[in-house]
Amino acid sequence: MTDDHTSLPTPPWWSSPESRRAARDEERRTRRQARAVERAASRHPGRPEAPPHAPVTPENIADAALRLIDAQGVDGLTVRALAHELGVGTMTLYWYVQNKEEVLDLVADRLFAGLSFPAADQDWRLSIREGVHAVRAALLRHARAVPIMIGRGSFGPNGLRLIEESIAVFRRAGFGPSDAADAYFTVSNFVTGFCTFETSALSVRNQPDIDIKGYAQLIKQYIESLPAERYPNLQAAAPRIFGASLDERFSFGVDCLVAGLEARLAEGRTS
Amino acid sequence: MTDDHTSLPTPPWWSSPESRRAARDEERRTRRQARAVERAASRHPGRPEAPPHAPVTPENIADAALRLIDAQGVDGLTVRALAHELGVGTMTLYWYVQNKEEVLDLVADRLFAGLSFPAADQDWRLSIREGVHAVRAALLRHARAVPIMIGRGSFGPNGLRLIEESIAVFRRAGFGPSDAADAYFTVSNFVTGFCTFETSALSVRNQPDIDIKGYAQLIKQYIESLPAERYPNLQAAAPRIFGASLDERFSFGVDCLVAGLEARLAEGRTS
DNA sequence: AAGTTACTAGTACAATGCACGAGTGTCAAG
DNA sequence: CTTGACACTCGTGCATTGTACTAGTAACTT
Repeated sequence: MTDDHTSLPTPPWWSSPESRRAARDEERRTRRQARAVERAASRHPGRPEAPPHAPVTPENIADAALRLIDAQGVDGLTVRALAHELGVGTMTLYWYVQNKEEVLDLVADRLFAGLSFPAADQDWRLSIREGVHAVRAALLRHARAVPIMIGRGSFGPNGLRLIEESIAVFRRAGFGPSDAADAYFTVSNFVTGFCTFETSALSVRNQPDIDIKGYAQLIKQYIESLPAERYPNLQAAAPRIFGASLDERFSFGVDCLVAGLEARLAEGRTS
Repeated sequence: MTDDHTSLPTPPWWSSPESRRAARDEERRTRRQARAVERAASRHPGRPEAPPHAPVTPENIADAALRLIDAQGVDGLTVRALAHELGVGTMTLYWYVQNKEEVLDLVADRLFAGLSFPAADQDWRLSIREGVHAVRAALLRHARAVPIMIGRGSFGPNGLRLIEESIAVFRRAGFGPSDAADAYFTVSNFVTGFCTFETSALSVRNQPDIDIKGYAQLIKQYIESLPAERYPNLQAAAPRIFGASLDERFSFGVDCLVAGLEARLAEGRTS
């Protein structure tokens, strides 16, 4: 696994200006991350120092956090609970992480672990379609964690790799550097927007006993209870909006975007 | 103003199953909202009962909340601060609102107050373009409140009106009921996704001293500090992604979507 | 006169993020 | 062998949060 956190520089937004401990602790953290990984690797027995818990690596922190979120929702991710899940004391966590914000950043990036855009020599439209469907599947796998990733963005190793690869696909398709960037962003924004709505039942409205379809059903009933003379078009579209499969609607949007990009490519103006 | 909350039914997700007070309080609230508005209208002097504060209507609550959010970010919106801003005691607020969640719902809908999709007899592509640009402008006006609206959705009077009108535009353009619904959703998801990213500097990362461009600059520097051999395409695209105007990139996405929808319309398959 | 309604607000409580500082054991230098 | 720096752990405590509970007051109805 080459995509680890230790080989990346620290994002500038991690150091908040009001904490002067940040700089000092910063040095510690970068070193300890390397140590933690190395210690996990060289786990030779005979060392009596080995604590009973797994090493507290960024990946393990994110995975533990995701376990809590999947089970109890975003509110279930407290510092205390996370430390307990990792098998360490509450404040121990603050040795590995500057604050809770950093935990959320780790989670946001961890969502995209293992994903990659197929940059093979196939049709770029197929690559994009496959890629975004995989991204959506990954997000739905941890539906309740989606709002954490949204807005925050994932600029960790996994997120960056995904951006890199998708831009590569667009470049290979014939888009110029600028248009490739814009194309990536347009697709990305659509996907995040779609998945945000799609998972809002489980994430924002924190209702564990309801699934995505159940929430859509709830909205549909609400729409149908509205005064018909005021929202005629909305009511006519209600069965489609909140009744039909979300997969179909996602495909509609993706196809629409790809078609639009294709038209732009055909026009030849690929700055 | 016909688009008030009192003339709409109560969304089903407002009544959480574990609170049995909900049903009883529900009756109260619907009535008191009407009363509050009416009292605000018939403010004839001589009534000694008039308290020194403005009436606590849903609109005033949302506006006060938005004032706090604009000034101090999402974290600044506490129940205590909101009550103080409205000039009432802390717990008084709970007479007008079931819980903080409901305040957030009010805020989410209030963002779209005054907006409307021009359903005139002009080109539908122009209507859509104008509409989404207006929506984006409205969201940027309260950039730090955007994540509240995201995911939660706004199914209050303002949000519903916007959905209704935009679907109407698509229907008039020739889309069938199903495709019109899908078209609305695709566009909507893109816009929310875009604005989410765009405002993340001010909302998620809570940095009041930095504006949107400053945050993009920050990310750009971070990207450029990455190992070049690992992210060649990303670095080549960095000046465009995080340097250029966001207005241009928004237009790119909108144009792309409109082109894709147009292609679908031209094909004639408008179920 | 008495009760109901509409509304206000103080107190109290559990849960939260996290600052602080006092502890561990390990290892290198003196 | 001693000493002290270092890497790491964690219990206690505090300020802040949402909100349940309770006790009110003034106007209106009966």
